[in-house]
Amino acid sequence: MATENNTTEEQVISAPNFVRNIVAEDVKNNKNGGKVVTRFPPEPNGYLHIGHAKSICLNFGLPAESANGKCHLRFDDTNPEKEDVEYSRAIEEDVKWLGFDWAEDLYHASDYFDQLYQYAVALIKKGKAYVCHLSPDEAREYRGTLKEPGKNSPYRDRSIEENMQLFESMKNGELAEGECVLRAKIDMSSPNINMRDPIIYRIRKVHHHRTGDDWCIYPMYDFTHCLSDSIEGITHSVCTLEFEDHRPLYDWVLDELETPCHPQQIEFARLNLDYTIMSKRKLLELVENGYVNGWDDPRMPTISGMRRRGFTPESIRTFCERIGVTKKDSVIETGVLENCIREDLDKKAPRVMAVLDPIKVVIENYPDGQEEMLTAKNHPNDETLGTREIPFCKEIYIERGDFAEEPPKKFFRMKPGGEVRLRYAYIVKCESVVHDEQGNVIEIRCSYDQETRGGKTPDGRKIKGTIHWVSAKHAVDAEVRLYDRLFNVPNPDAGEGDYKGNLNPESLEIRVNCKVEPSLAQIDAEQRYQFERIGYFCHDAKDSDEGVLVFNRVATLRDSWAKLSR
RNA sequence: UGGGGCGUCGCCAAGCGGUAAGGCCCGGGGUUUUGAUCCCCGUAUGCGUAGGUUCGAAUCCUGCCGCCCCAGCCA
Repeated sequence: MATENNTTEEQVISAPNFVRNIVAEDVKNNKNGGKVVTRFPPEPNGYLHIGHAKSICLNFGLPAESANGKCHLRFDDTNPEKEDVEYSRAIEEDVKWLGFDWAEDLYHASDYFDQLYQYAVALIKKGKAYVCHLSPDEAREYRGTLKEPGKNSPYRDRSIEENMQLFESMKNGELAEGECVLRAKIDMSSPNINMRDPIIYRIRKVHHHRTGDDWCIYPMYDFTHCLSDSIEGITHSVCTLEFEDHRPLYDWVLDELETPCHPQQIEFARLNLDYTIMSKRKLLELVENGYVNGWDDPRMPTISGMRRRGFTPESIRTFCERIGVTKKDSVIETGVLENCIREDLDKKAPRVMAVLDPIKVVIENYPDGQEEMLTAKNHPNDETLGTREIPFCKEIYIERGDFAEEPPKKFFRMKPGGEVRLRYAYIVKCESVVHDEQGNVIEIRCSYDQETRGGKTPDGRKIKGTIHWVSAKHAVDAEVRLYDRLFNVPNPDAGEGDYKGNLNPESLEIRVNCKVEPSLAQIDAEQRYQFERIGYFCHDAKDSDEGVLVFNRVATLRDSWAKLSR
């Protein structure tokens, strides 16, 4: 029997990738009792971007595909100087919006500060950690270089008792910030710099957004992350490539200490998108210096920016699935992302008519004062979206670009003496053109064919062009924001010079005199539409107000005419 | 001779010894009241490169070349 799943269930195509393969193999071998526990570990020091979305989809997707799995959301909040609850709030919102659920499993590395301290003490007692009084400059010298081994710190052989005492003093705030640190005792001549007695605790007499003033020493990432993973029973700790060099340290800490479990760290290549940047630091700079209007500026590659721009969670998930997961550095073309949102919105977005650059058309033989309602489909291929009535009268607006006094070859929009179909309305013929003193077209005069109501041609005549329009009398004013790429070079970080020099000055174009059909006068916040023949647009709830309608362009429609006429 | 990674179509990416999937882009055609969508068709004798092993190699071995990451008391 045919199952209804065939028609109702969305096909989630999960292509194999090396991380999935590892996890699947582990489940098959009943490693970790067949459990799959991952975590998404953001530092609350900025907003999430599309690169994080890749990690989120991977980390939440892996356990979702297994019978016995879950993904934790864990804030990696070990550096209070840069972190803030505002970021935590935004991160939670973004993860949820993307469609993922950590259920009960929301944690903070700071939840483990006590345990982490105890682990550090255990390391000292084992003779595997020591308090080092080298200054930052000295420490750098002792560390050696990429090619030369480092030298042992003169404090390396302090007694366990002395280290215990000193570490205690550090914790009690008796020592000054920067005066000393706690280091793991590993190997100063290791070819892997991360193993040259890495710092695991530093003194920072600053307020932590969660633990307040409880601590004046804070653990470093390498010490914190592996232990947090272990404490939470993580089975697969998936991170990006730059941590590959840290894996020996991740494993060292867990091997030296008695911990609940030893998760497997797996590294994958982070996402790069052309014509944008993915560095949190730089994104923060754009926000702080006003190059963009906040983290949720629709031009930003942030989740909140993309949400405001009008991207759907589904389209972002599709994108993350489509680009794959490998260890190869790559740069994805923005076109792939655009295609994902077009695909999704083509299916879902109701169609509507809007004129972004209006020019008036007067239909001379249409009776003065007459009005009529015409029926328009809300979706050309999906009847379930229904129809709506749109008003028509003697004066309408059409797109300035849909008229050409001197039409190029194959131009089948409105031109002098030519016929064109007004979508869902009538076939009209351009009779004359009105100019101003400068010769600009300020009005177009047409005649209409009464027999073609609804755009039909009872005589079977073929009309190549169909253009959109809005009744001048009934039109609603709107502001429409057209976005282009934030940077005008594929890799803004490449080459000499500051990346900000590559900012695209035309990334935002505001159209204030747009005319949209009256059905848009009352709509839901953040509703997405297709403006027929133009593109996909999203209502901007933040800047719209009583009497002010603002739309953001999500993406244009494909335009083979533009391509042809180039 | 510092260490760690990576190199399959313009951009991604499957493949893991049996004779190069797929997506995006691109080109051609069809349907269409969106020059949209949709639907066909086309696009690597080739897998960084040079050798070797094998009946057979993108897949195994060796050398070479190229690219990325690491010297924060950041994550």
